[in-house]
Amino acid sequence: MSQGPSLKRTHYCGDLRLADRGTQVSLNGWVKRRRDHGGVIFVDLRDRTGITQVVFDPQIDEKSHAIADAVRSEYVLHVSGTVREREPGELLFHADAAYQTELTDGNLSSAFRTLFSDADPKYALSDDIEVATRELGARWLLTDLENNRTYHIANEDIDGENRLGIYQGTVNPELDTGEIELAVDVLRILNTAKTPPFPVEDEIDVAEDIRMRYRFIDLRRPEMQETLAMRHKAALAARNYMNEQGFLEIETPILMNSTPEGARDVLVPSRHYPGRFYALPQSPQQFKQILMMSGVDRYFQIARCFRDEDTRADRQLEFTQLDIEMSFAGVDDVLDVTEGLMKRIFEEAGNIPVEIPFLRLPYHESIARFGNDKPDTRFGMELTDVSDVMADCDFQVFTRTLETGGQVKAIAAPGGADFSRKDIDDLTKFVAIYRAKGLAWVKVTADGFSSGIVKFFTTEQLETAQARTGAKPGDIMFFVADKPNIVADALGNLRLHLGKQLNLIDETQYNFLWIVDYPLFEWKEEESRYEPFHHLFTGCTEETLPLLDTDPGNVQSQHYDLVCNGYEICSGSVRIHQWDVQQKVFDVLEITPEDVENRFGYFIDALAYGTPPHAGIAPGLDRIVMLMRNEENIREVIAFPKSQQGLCPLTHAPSVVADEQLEELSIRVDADL
RNA sequence: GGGCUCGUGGCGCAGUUGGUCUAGCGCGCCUGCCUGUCACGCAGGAGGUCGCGGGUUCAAGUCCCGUCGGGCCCGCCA
Repeated sequence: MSQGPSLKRTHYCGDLRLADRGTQVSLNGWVKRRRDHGGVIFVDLRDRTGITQVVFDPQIDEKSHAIADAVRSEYVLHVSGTVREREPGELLFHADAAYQTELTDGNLSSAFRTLFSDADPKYALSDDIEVATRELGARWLLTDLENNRTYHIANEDIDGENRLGIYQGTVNPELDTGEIELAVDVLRILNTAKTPPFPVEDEIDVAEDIRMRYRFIDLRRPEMQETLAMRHKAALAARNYMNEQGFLEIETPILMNSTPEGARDVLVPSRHYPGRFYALPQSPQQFKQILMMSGVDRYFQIARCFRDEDTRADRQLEFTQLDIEMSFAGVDDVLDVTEGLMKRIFEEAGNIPVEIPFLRLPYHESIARFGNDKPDTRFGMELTDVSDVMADCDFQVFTRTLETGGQVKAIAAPGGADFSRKDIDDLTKFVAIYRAKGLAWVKVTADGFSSGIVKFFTTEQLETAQARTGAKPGDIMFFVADKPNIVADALGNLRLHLGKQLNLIDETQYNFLWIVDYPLFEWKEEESRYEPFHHLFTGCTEETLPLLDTDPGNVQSQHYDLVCNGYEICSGSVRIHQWDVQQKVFDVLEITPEDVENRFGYFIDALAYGTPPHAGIAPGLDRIVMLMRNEENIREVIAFPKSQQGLCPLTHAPSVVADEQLEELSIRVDADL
């Protein structure tokens, strides 16, 4: 077998700097763009680190120049040559040598500046000027950052007179490698490429399905490479941190038992046991608890999780959790470790400073103030209850709702007094999504209150509402009257909607906070029974433990969520470690002993063999990276995400399988294919 | 399960009340010219039957029904 020529590179495309000038280097990369000037050809060569301009000049190497003629976008090249400083371009004008001192202190006089604009108005200098000394007292590089131009300035001897020659610069201030270029003497086209369906660069305006179909091209784009790298760094930081904290990384099965609770399982048929199925883990919940029972003490895993539910912008069918569990630990222990982990990840991978400890907000307070348990606290506009004042107003929409156990709450939108009829109609439609029957509003103006419904209220009632919402003249107050959960949903989402619309959110901020003191159970009206608020194994506080027998609705769990900028990024709890407590939870949930035995028999059994108190948490890696990258879509931070309908746009999974495969699995498909 | 929305050359879009639409624009692509560009420039050129199916009509990219695909959301997501 013959061995091909060397593919070895000496540098990556983002590596070379002025200090490397004169050296002989080799690069591999993709052609970002080719500019053919007839005599000389420029190619921007790209790899995951950056771009280097490579030059094909017949005077350097005729053969390379000839080959470069055929090069097109996304061709794969190997080039060798000499790194050289980008030389001065055309002479623009000469200036008095006296201006030299201005270059030295980088403070240009208006007289000197005028020379530039006189040469051509397009050379008029901005105030954003940088001067770099290339040779002491002899050569300078002047960069106009605002206009993206550079000038080479050289101290020259013209007819025995000392003058400054001002040349058009060829340095590209937008490139890290912009001060150099590679003069190529060896070019090998390693592969050709069809014209890509979209350009490989940032800020492209292309439909997402096109990007997904050609994900291998999309991922070449610098911002995608940056995301991939950041995700890697986040996982690495997490691994290092967890290791330092004494956690062992342990893998748990991907093929496990189906659990009917919670999300739908992704099922895998068993060949050996016809009619039986494995389930992919929704999370390694039971296994991580069993690891605690197994004396592992501290476990973590970067675990893939599967939930067969409909997707959202921040939800995928499969996603990744940093799964954590620790023995002999209570709430504070887990929160401490997690805070350290978040700080480490955000600072190391995202270069985002994080202040710890994080605030802790009780669940009920979060619902009351923000309408949900994942508040975006980067802006105000908090919900406020005005039920008490509105109880005796003349607005029947409010009073009737209050009489039937409902609630009236309000928020104030800054500047909302300018909202048009249509603006408000749109917002009314918006809250209708959350089943709110209407949206009452009152504008606060310099002359008082303004609205069609002002007549139903006393001035005092509206003034109280104004005081509580903090509305100022020029603002608008919105009211929703309904059942508490609808009020919370509608106003909580309206708050977010307006926060975005009115630009109230500081995108540079990262507001972490814990949501704590969740209830253990939720009463399901329709089925008139309790359901776990989170899952079956969540423990409760010692104080409310007795209520398991008497008043399950008021049992307080030891669950906690970590929220950042309106996203739930971690979720966890202290677990039940006592057999009898676990049994009581099953009782409250009316799970029969038979069911318990069938579904959790092994688990209950294990609990009885000396289970240490333990607690855990599971930070969502995808959402963390999403936050660090300031993305609003989870697909942007997953290399190969699925579409909303669960299709892989690249491989077209899921696919039809051969009849023989189905036969082996004893599966008959009841669907038109 | 449901609501909203998008689908026109490779990409991004325009296409009024159905009638010079014999489907237009920008980018990209191809050919030629050009030795300092970096969104190079100049000249010329190719390329789409309007997601798919059916219907209304003298006439459909345009109206109606269905369907497929993408997206956002409600439900769902312990």
